[in-house]
Amino acid sequence: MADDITDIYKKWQEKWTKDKIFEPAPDNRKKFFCNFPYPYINAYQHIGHLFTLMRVEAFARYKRLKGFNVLFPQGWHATGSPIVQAAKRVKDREPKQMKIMTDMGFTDKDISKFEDPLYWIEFFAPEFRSDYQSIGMSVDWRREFHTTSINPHYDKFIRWQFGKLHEKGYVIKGKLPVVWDPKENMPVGDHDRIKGEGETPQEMMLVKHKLNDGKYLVSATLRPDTILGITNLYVHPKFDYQEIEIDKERWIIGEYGVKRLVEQDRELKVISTVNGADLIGQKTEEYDGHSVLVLPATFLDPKVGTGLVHSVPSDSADDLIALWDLQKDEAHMKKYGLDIEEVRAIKPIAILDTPGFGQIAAETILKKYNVKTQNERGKLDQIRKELYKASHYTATFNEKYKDRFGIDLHGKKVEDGKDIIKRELVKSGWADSFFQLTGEIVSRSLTECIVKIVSDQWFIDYGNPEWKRDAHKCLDKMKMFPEKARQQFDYVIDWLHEWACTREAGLGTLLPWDEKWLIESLSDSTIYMAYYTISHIIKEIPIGQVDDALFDYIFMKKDVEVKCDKTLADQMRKEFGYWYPVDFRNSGKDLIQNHLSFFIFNHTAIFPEDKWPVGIGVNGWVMVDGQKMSKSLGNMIPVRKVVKEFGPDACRLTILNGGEGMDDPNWETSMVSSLPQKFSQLLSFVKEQYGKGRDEESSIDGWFESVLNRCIRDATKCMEDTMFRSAIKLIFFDLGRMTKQYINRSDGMPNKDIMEKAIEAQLVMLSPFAPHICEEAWESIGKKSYISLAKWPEYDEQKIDDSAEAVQDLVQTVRSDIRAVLSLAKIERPDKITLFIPSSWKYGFVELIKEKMKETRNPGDIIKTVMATDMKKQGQTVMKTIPKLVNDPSKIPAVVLDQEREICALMDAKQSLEKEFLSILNIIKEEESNEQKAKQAMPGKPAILLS
RNA sequence: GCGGGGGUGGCAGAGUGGUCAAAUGCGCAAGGUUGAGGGCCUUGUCCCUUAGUGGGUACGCGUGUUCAAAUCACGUCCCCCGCACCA
Repeated sequence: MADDITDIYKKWQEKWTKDKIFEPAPDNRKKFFCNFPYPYINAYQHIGHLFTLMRVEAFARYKRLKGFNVLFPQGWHATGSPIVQAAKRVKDREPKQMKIMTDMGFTDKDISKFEDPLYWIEFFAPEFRSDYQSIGMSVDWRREFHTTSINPHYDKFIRWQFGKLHEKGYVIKGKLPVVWDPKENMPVGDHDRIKGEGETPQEMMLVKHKLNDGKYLVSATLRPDTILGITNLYVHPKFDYQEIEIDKERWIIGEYGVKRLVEQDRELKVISTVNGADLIGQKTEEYDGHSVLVLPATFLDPKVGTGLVHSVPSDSADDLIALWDLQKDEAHMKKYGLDIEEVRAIKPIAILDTPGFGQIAAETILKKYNVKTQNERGKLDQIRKELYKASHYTATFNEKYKDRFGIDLHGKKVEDGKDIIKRELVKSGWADSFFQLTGEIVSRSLTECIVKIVSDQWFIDYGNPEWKRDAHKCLDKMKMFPEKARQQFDYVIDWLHEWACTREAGLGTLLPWDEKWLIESLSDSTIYMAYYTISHIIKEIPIGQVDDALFDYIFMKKDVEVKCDKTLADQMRKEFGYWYPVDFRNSGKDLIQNHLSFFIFNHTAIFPEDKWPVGIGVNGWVMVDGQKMSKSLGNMIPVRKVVKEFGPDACRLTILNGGEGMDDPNWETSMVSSLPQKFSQLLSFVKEQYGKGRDEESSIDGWFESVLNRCIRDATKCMEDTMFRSAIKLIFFDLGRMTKQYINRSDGMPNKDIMEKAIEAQLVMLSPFAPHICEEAWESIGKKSYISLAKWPEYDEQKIDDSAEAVQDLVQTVRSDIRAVLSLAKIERPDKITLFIPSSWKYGFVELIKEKMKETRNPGDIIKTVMATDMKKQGQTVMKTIPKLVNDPSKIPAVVLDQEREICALMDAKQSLEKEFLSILNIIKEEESNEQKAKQAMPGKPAILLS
C-alpha cells in the first residue's frame, strides 16, 4: 500500500497501463463506444476541456462497471490555420505571441522551435496525452492519432470520405465572398486582424436610377424593399463620380464603388469623371416609373456604398431630416439652381405600416426624439438602429406593393418580402449587388482588407432537402443528454446550408479531385470516429497498400480486392462492425451549430442507417469560482497545474460536481482544496470499518438497507442520464454521511454484511469519479481485481421502505434528545424516563419507542408515556401527508409519521436547553413528577421527565 | 430580430398544480465534539409574534385560469448561448 496519497495516483495509473485494462477488443459482450471531439493542440489544455472530457470518462467508466465492453479512444486535431499562423507569428517574434509562449513556460531557446508548424504537433500531442494520463483517463492509447497529411493513413481516410461525399453529389462548387488581404493575397480570419474583429462581408444592393441620357446613377442600399418610397437622390456636390461602362450600360458611381466592383471581379471600363455638382437638379426615372430629383447632400461618406444614395424619407430618419434641412435652406437651394417650390413639394411617400410608428415611421421617431437638424448625430445613430429593427422585422407592406413585384405583398412582413423584391429587381435589371465590409478591417500585415469573391470555392451542400430529412431521421432516433438540447439541433439542421469546406492555406488534407484546395478543419472531423475503430491496426499497414478500396472493404462491406494483408483487413472490418455506431459523443453546447450537426449529417450521408450515431451529450461552459473563464480575466486554469496541486481524483470530482445539464458548471476552488483530506479520511474509514461488526440482525439494519438501496437506485438513474453532479452528491456525500450515521445509530456495532455491502457499493459507484482512491481502498479491503472492472451494485426495490426510514429518523431524534437531557441534568442512569407527548401521537408510537429504545440500549429502564393535550388542526395535514409517504397507510403507525414536525419542536427545546429546558426540568423536579403540573407547564409540547 | 436556454432565499441550485417559507450545498450564527489542521456532529438562518403558536409577505413584473399556482395561460421586462466558414 502506498504511504502517501500522492503516490497512489501514479501507482494505479501504472498498473492500469501494465495490465492493459482499457484496451478493449471485440467480444461477445454488449459494446459501448464513446468519445470526445479531438482537441485542437495549439496550447496546453485548461479545465474547460476537462469538464467535457470528464463527462465522457465518467460515463465510460460507469458503462464498464455495468458490464459493457467500452471503447474510449482519443486523437488530436491540427487541421486548419491557427497553428500555421501562430508559427508564423513566432517567426516574426510578434510581442503578443511571444507573451503567449512565455506564459506557457517556454524559454527563448524552446520558442524558436515553434517557428515550424509541425513542431507544434510534435510537441503538444504528447503533452496532451500525458495530461490525460495524469488524470487517469481510461483511454485506449493504442488508437491515438493526429490529423493532417503528416499522418498519411488518416489523410487517406479523409480523402476517401470526401470521395464518397463527392460521389453522392454532396460537394458542390460555388462563389463565396471572403475578407481578403490584398497585400498578402490571403483570406483573413477573425483572429488575424489588428482591427475589425467580427466584421464580415455584407451584400449591398445597387439600385439604378435612369437619367435622361440613358445613363444610370447607382445608389447602394441594404433596404431594396423600400424602393417604392424613393423621393429623390442625394449626391455630394464636392465629390467626383466616375462614369463606367459595365454590362453594356453606363453607370455613374463613386470611385470606391468602382474599386469594389473591380475587386469583386466585375468587368468594367472607366469612361470619364463626373462632378457631383453637375448632377444636382437632374431628374431620374425610377423602377416604378416615377421621376425624382437629384439633390445635394454633404452627409455622404465617399467610402460607403457608391458615394451617392437614394432617399426614402418615409422610413429613414436620416433621409427625412436631410430633406427638411434642405427645404428650409433657400440659399443652399439657390446655389445649385434648384427650383425651390419643387424641392419644397417633396413629401415622404407612405410605403410601410410599422407597428407603433404608423405610415411615416421616420417622422414619428424624429418627433419622439425631438431631433431638429441632421447634425444631431448621436440621436440619429440611435434612431437608425431602433427604426431599422422595427421596420425590418415588424413592418408590413402597404397597398403599393399589391402587384408591383409579381406577387401580392400587401400586408406581408418586410422580413418575408425583402428577398422576393430583391430577386425581382435584379431580374428586371433595375438592381445589381456588390459586397461591402460591415466595418474597417486591418490585417496583421497592416493592410486594409477588401472583399474578394472566390469563384471556385467548394461547398458541402447541407442545404440538400433529402439530406436534411435523413439528418432529422437520425436525430429523432438519438438519445440526447440532456433532452432539451434536441430542439436546438432540430433548428440547426433546418438552417444549415452550403458550408465552404475548402481553404487555400493551413494544415490538413488536400481535396482529392482538386488539389489546389485544402479540406477545412470542421469538415475533416465529422466521421473520423470510425477511424478510431481501426487506427491501431491500419497504422501497421504500409501506406502504399492503403487506398479507397480498403476503406470500402472495411466500412462499406464491399467485397473488393484489397492490397494489404487480408487478415488485417478482415480484422478492421470486424472492429468497425463491432464498435460502430457511436453511442455517446459529448461536447460543449457551442458545437451544436456546427460540428455536432455536421457529425450527424455526414454519418447519414456515408454510412448505412445502423451505423448512424445514437447518442449526443452537450454541456455548458466552465466557470471559475462563479466567474467566466477567460484569458482577459487571467483565470484560465491549466489542467496540469491543478492535477499537480490537488491530485487527479480531486480535480475529477470537483469539475463534475460543478454542474450538469446545459448549465455552466462552476469550478470551486474551495471544493478541490478540501477533497484530498476527505479522500484520506475515506481511505482510513474504509480500512477501519470494513469487515467489522456483528453478525446478528437488528431492526436498525432495515433502515440502513433502505437508505442504501435507495441511494443505489437513484444514483444509477443519475448515471444513466449523465447527471453526474447529482450522482456525486448521492454517492459521495449523502451515502458517506448515512453510513456514519448507521454506525452511530447502531452504537458502533453495525451489521457486518450490510456494512461491507455499503462500503463496496460506495467505492464502486465512486470509482468513475475517483478511480485511484477507490482502487486503493478496494485493494485495502482485500479485493484482488481492479475496481475499474468491478460490477456496479444492484439494488432491491423491496428493501426501500419510506416509512421505516421516517420512523427511524424520528426515533433517533427522540433518543438523542433524551441523552442530551440526561447529560444536562448530569444523571447517568435514571430509574424512570417519562415522555410527555401530544395525544395524537398515540397510534403505535409508544410501543414503537419502547421497542426501539430497548434495542438501542437506551439509558433508562422504564419508559412511561403520558398523553398531553390534544393537538389542534392535526387531521388535515396528516391526511395529506400519509399518502405521499407510503403506499399503504394501514401498514404503518400513521400519525407518528406526521409528527416529525412535533419532534422538531422538541428539538427546539433542546436547542434552548440552558435558557428554557432547565427551567422546565426544575418545575418537574420540584413537583416530584407531578404530571398535572408538567402538563400545565407545557401543554401539547413533548417533554422528558426523569426520576 | 430569429432559434435555444434561463430568471427561486446572502450565494449556488432543487422543485413544474395541493404534503412549499420552499430539498441540498456554501455562507453566516449558536452549541457540542476531537488537545493536531479551514475536521466532524447538532441546531438556527424571509418579516412580525408566541411557552407551544399564530400571522404577514415571497419564487423577475403584470393579468388571468383554478377551491388551490414557484408550478398552467397570456402579456411584459431582463440575462446567457448561437446566428457560421472560426477551431
